Amino acid sequence: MGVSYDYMDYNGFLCIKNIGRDLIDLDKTFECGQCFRWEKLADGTWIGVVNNKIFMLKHKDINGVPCIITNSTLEDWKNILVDYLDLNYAYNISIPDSDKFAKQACEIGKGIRILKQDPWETLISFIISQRNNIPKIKTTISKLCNRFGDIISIKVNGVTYTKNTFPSKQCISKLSISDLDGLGLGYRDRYIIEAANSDVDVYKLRDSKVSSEVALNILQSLYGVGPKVANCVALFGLHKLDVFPIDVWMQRIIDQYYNGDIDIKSYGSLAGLIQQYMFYTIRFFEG
DNA sequence: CGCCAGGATACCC
DNA sequence: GGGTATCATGGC
Repeated sequence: MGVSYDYMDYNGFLCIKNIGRDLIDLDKTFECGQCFRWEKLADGTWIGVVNNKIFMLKHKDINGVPCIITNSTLEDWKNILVDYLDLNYAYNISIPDSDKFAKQACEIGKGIRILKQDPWETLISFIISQRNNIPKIKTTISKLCNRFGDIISIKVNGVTYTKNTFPSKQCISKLSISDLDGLGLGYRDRYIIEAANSDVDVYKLRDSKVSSEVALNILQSLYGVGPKVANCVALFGLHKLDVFPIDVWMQRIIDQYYNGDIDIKSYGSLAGLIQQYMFYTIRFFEG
């Protein structure tokens, strides 16, 4: 069940060997709509913040062997990134042959990993996402981090890269609504303030191992968090892979390919992954 | 310019 | 229970 990796040095960087795009496709994983803060540099390197540290990841074929090059130490790769990228195991999906759209989506979306994102960042990010488009969501979250997050930087090959951490719950709990003016949050500003002052602790919720149903109910007790946002937080922040967020794009799929009635239970414990394959398919291949 | 966006809420019947 | 007006903002 467990996946092991081989390593080597590549010009002073950690190189993970034999890790191809079928297992993890960085472009699909970071562009599929589950996260909003990873950035692709001109040379194809992805740069992002995990556990308040800056990490860089890049696909590179070396002598025909698919590899990933990273600035991470081996220790951080094993302790942080493997978990964050959900690389401890391979996804084992079974779709009925009759479900042609889902089977096609699994092929198109192959390589997407469901990230184990920070639950608090995920909650606020998807509160912001409601009734917004993806470019706007990214801009707004970036402004929020730039105003209230801590500045962190790394130096790689003589070049300094600077990012901001995502502002913590404690940080935002000290703010008032007017402190959020100018970020483009619109009516969602008070939802964020309320969440920061709520007793709901999404970290404890993640670690408590409660059922998805219970987690969804607790998340929806937050003001401004309805079924869709709760499902996204559960999937991307609590790693509840059986939930199935339905937004306007997924509803179009359901109406167009499933006559308005989809059998989510037929997708089993990886329904959320299949949902993400479908979302990626309609947003980036047919949309 | 108008339409739409990874929706939720309050209020109606 | 189900249907709908309203909610800010900006990308396109």
